[in-house]
Amino acid sequence: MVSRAVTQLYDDILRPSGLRVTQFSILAAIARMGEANLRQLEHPLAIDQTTLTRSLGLLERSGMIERVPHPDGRVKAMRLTSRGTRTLERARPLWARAQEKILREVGTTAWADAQRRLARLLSVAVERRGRIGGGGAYSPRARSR
Amino acid sequence: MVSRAVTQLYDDILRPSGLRVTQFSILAAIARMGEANLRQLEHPLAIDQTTLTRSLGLLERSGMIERVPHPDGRVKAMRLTSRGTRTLERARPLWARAQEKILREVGTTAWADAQRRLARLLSVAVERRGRIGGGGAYSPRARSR
DNA sequence: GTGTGGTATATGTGGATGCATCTATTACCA
DNA sequence: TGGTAATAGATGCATCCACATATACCACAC
Repeated sequence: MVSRAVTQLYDDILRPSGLRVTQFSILAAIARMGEANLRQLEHPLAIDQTTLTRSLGLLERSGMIERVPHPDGRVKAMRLTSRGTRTLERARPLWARAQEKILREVGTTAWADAQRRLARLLSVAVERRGRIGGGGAYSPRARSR
Repeated sequence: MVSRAVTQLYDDILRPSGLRVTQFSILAAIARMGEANLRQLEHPLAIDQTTLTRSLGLLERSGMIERVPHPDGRVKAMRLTSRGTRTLERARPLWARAQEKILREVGTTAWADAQRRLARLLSVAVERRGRIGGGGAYSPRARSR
């Protein structure tokens, strides 16, 4: 419930920029890294690779990012276009406003604290899955092939 | 990012029950209320009415809930079937396990605190939109009709 | 009875999400 | 050098999500 509400608050405030919060975070991550491929984005953003494939496709079609040639033919490295950079910079203050709104409501220290702890939780959660071959009783998958 | 991770943790743990966390929360809400229609679920769950329409349709098709006759022909009142009740009860301990995992990681008081504050944020966020006719500089919509 | 406005829900559209699985390409080793 | 394993992405599918808008139904005035 909270996750829906918070996501929506971000999307709502970002609307004038034309970006969804997901797209914003992808653009920001690529900008930070200079250029990036799917694998590099998957963990820091905690977005599934298959979702990234489509989101990057979307951003590419809308001219925000472009492909960078890469020696390894499998790798799809992307970087911002000038249009993407402009859009991102226009969106940053909006994002900051949403952030500020949440901080005001939740309290700065509580937020920082929660963020730190949740980051840890996230790493636990991600490890639980991942290629480590799932543990324990459930682990539904087994890859026939 | 956190929202994706937490949602997924819940979904992951709930998987054996066949319910997504959204479906679980809808079933639990209906169970709590005895029976409910879309409007009654929209605010407490912070799920958009259009999403609820389809989610309820899904739960209905899978035999978890059933329609209750209602004098007002517009109202789609729903209640749990016995199958829905069984499924929900089987899912509860799983949900509790996810909850406990998060609590352990985030800390009980911090969690309660965050929850209370985020609930307030949520009400603020919802009011901002809602039929109140949006305030402030943006308010992109205007409903032509 | 009929029009009118309001309320409850449904539908069209487009993106976001993740699982299972597939394809393409590279790496590695006999 | 040939074959196989490993890796990077892409695709099919089902759900979730919300905005804009349409439809169904009700109540009330006339």
